[in-house]
Amino acid sequence: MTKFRATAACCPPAKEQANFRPVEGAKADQELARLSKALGHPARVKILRILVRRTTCVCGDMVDELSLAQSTVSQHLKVLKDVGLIRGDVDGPRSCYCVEPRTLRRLRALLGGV
Amino acid sequence: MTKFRATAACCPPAKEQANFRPVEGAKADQELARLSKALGHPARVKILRILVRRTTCVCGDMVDELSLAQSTVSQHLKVLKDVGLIRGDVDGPRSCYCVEPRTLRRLRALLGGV
DNA sequence: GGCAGCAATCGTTTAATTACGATTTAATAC
DNA sequence: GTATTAAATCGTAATTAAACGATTGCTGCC
Repeated sequence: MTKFRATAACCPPAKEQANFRPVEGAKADQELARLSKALGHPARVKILRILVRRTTCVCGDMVDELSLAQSTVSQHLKVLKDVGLIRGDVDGPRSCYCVEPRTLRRLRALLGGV
Repeated sequence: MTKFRATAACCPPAKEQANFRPVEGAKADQELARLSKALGHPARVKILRILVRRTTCVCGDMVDELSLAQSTVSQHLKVLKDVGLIRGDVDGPRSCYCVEPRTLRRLRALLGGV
């Protein structure tokens, strides 16, 4: 069972700001491919979905939700984090993750620009 | 240079029809992951973009646009075709590809449902 | 200080992707 | 018929991804 409780909400609301980067061209292709690839695994889709659903940040009890080893989940989290789709803050002894809504929006915009 | 000309437009306009499959749940995760993965390479993003841009179908002269070997391009086309993002009709000696707008819309819907 | 819990990292194995050249298949042109 | 062109498929090498168990690194409790 969990022994350490979350002490504070991580993930302060990101400042809204428009994104003016282009949605087509070689750079955009790279970017869209990179983001898509990160979503290219059902476990990572599920992780993202879980994080979007809760306003408060969820910690690594995602291991319970996904039936995967802890190290594997950690690896998937890293993939999502590396492309900026999620953010992770250390909150005491646990790690606390949350979506990065701006990146998700960016992905939608890029897909819209195809 | 090209010797064989396209004789007819392939890709008849697909019949519009709403898609009522769910945008969340395990099945949707699989589906979104599958489609995202197919888009997870810049060459395939570019292919899709090229096909979306032209109303008339383009054939394998994509080999010229992408700087990749013919066999590699053919492989990428297959990946996109396998997930239903594009369609390929044989048109005389050449192959003619086009987007499958329904699948693209489905991808956008799935991403919207995250 | 030492102990316990959570999560990242390491090391390894297996599987899938990517890329290419070479070959095969299919269709037109002569 | 044969030659030519387009594109798929085959075979292969190199890279990357996915999964796990084991280890390490922190943090907070006693």
